[in-house]
Amino acid sequence: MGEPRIIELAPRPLPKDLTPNVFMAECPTRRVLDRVADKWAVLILILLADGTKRFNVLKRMIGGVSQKMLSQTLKSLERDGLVSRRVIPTVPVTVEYSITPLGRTLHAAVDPLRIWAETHIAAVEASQTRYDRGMDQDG
Amino acid sequence: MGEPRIIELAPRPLPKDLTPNVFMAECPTRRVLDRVADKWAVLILILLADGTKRFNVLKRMIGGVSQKMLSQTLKSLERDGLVSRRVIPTVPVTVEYSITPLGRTLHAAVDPLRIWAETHIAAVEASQTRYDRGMDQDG
DNA sequence: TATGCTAGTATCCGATGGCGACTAGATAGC
DNA sequence: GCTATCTAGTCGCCATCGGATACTAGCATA
Repeated sequence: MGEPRIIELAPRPLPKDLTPNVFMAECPTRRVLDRVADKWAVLILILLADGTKRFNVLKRMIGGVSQKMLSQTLKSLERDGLVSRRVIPTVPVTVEYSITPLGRTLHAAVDPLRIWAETHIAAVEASQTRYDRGMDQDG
Repeated sequence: MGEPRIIELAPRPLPKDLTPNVFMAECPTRRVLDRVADKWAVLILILLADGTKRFNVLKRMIGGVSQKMLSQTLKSLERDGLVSRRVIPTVPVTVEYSITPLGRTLHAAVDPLRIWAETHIAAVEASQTRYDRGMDQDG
């Protein structure tokens, strides 16, 4: 095996106003898509868009989420500026999570997904049944 | 440990027109959301919405996708009725993937996500920098 | 004969996610 | 006083998931 030759395909530097492109593995928008394309993040965002909520309230509202994933997801949503966290010094201490204005713009983009899932579920399930039948018998 | 008593909480059968609810762990829409909230599925859907493409073309267009994930994701998208697969008996055999009408409705719901990622990337990165600085020093 | 093309599958291994136990500080009950 | 409980998490263990690499099959080319 000879050493693979790295061939420079871009003779000129990239244009200054280079548009973000999710299809490039290294593009920052890919990381954003990664974050957005996350079940728990989507559900949290939808719930918080409806109003500020405490940790355990979210936990109870989101069926099947683990504490680890909830706290992890909230932390990265906060880091991304989509959710804000407010500690209230009661006893025991309570923590309130709210959606930020930026988060609200994302919610607007994400909510159609929930709508889609809820409206097209029947079509998807029908297709799955058809597909699985075709696997056993001859298609 | 006494046997846990299962208490029937629904004395009457659930209403017929029970609305799907993504927040219930067992709701079929949750599985759909799970599928949709997938980086690769989103990218494939966006590419196929622009026109039919072969396996290796998709592979080349989607930076960083492995063959395993590409074939796996295409298979489940096909099962869900979102993309269709056509084998063309050339030599070597080629396989064409196209978006279905159902897939096109999902694409309409998913594309805003890409738009959002591409327009708000700067705000997200700024927030991340702010957050990470706040972790080192005192917030 | 060896290599490349096509569209995958098989296998190994590190990363990710889920589960349950555990933390802290104050309060309620025995 | 001692234990249980509430809050919002963290920690460790383990199963599954995702990625990298190697391999398949049939034909064309060097």
